[in-house]
Amino acid sequence: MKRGPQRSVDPRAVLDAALELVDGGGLTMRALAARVGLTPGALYTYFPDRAAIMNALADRLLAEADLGVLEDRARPPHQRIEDFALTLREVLLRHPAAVPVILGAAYSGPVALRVGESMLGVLPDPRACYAVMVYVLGAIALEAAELVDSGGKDGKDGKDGKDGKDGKESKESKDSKSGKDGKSAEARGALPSEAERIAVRRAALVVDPEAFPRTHAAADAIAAYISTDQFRWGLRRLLAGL
Amino acid sequence: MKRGPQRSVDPRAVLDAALELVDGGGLTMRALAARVGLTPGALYTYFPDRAAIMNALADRLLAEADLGVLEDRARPPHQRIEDFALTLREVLLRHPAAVPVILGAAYSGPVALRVGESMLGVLPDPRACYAVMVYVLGAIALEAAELVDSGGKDGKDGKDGKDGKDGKESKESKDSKSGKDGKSAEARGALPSEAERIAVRRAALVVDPEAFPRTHAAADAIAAYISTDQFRWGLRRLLAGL
DNA sequence: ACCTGAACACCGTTCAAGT
DNA sequence: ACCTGAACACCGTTCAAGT
Repeated sequence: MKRGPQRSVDPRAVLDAALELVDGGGLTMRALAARVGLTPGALYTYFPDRAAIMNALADRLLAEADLGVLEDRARPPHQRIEDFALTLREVLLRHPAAVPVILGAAYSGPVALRVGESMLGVLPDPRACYAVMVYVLGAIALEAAELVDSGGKDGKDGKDGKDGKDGKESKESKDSKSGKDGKSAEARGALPSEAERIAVRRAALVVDPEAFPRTHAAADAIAAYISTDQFRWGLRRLLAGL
Repeated sequence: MKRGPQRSVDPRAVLDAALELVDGGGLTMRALAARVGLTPGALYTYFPDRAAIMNALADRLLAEADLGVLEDRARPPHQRIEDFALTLREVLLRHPAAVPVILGAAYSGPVALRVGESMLGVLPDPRACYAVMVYVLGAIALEAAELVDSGGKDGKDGKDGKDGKDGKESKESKDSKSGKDGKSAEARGALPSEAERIAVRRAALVVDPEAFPRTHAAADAIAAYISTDQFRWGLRRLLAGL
């Protein structure tokens, strides 16, 4: 009972490849076509345009978070929210480059509707629901933004420095682009552990103690902004206030 | 005591033009160069790359929010937070297309440092500070995302239709690009009022009452997610929990 | 130092033509 | 219906050459 697929590739395989490319730092119609063995133009038989692919991707990622925990009547309400938020964060932080799209599609997608409906089941006040969504998505977005331009290979943004004083800026680290097969983006693997990322943030956090005394004093806590503990702490505070 | 500017345009004017282009839906090195009367290549004398322009823009916008209210010892602490958050939201929602960049530059910029230092002055616990930042930036990001792809003129996404059946597609509505003055993008003006935007959201919120009973019942409140009242309500709840 | 002109290496999208 | 090949109208960035 196959629904008459006379296409040469499964649409879901296209989405799989697209997600890999997004994770790799650059989704391109041309690269995507090459990945699935098609011509760029043929992709427009599968999706109307690039934005449609991104939206489909956002919905798929949202669907990966376990809605079950949100509806598990065995746990106390606030725990259900917290558990779901933690799994959502985990899923999305595995694909940080896709997070901005999710922010944009937060309301619209079909899965987003289901999540909203479930949340209203545990938090009946819609204002409270939205406050939680704002906190959860805001925290994820902030963390993802940091992951994407520090851990993200060579996407398209400027690298580490911010003024070109050092001198050496071109000619290097630019060779991995010209190939047509585009298989070079698989050295990604596991991103650094939370402890490592906090340590890196701590080391980078050098401020003038005269000009920024409080920031200087709080440097350890600030470095740990991206921690799971901080995420949970803030969420619990918010839930306590609702 | 001019600092020896032998450039033909003020760097701040370049940033002004860049902001206008971002607001208009599409910042392009070529368009920016044309706006300020330069060649694309000449821009690289002012900024190392496009990302640097975006970061400078983010910092400038952050600086527009009134830091004074955050340090006004006359008001109670939570009020200072709330007032600052409201002005920041107002500033950023005037430039929704620039908001994603601000999410990315939230930690790094010099102005961001100052904001953080001031916030620690009123909310001494850094975890509380970050929770507030997460909520405020998250809410702004969610609202901006909706503004940018519903109100955003004709940036680079498909226009109204999505299939080119009408026939007439080239040759027209494309004349405003080749000119060198590029003044065509000033029909922007005032975006719709909050009440109007809520009404539009409410009208678009049609869900199956059987499948999504709670969403259906809460439709009015959901449409008002983007309201200043909702923003303030959630912020107050969070502050209450801290 | 700043700028131009021209190029390089890309993009997303469209479309006649084939099957 | 699906796909190819080729084109169109763009991109950001670099760089020799001029001043």
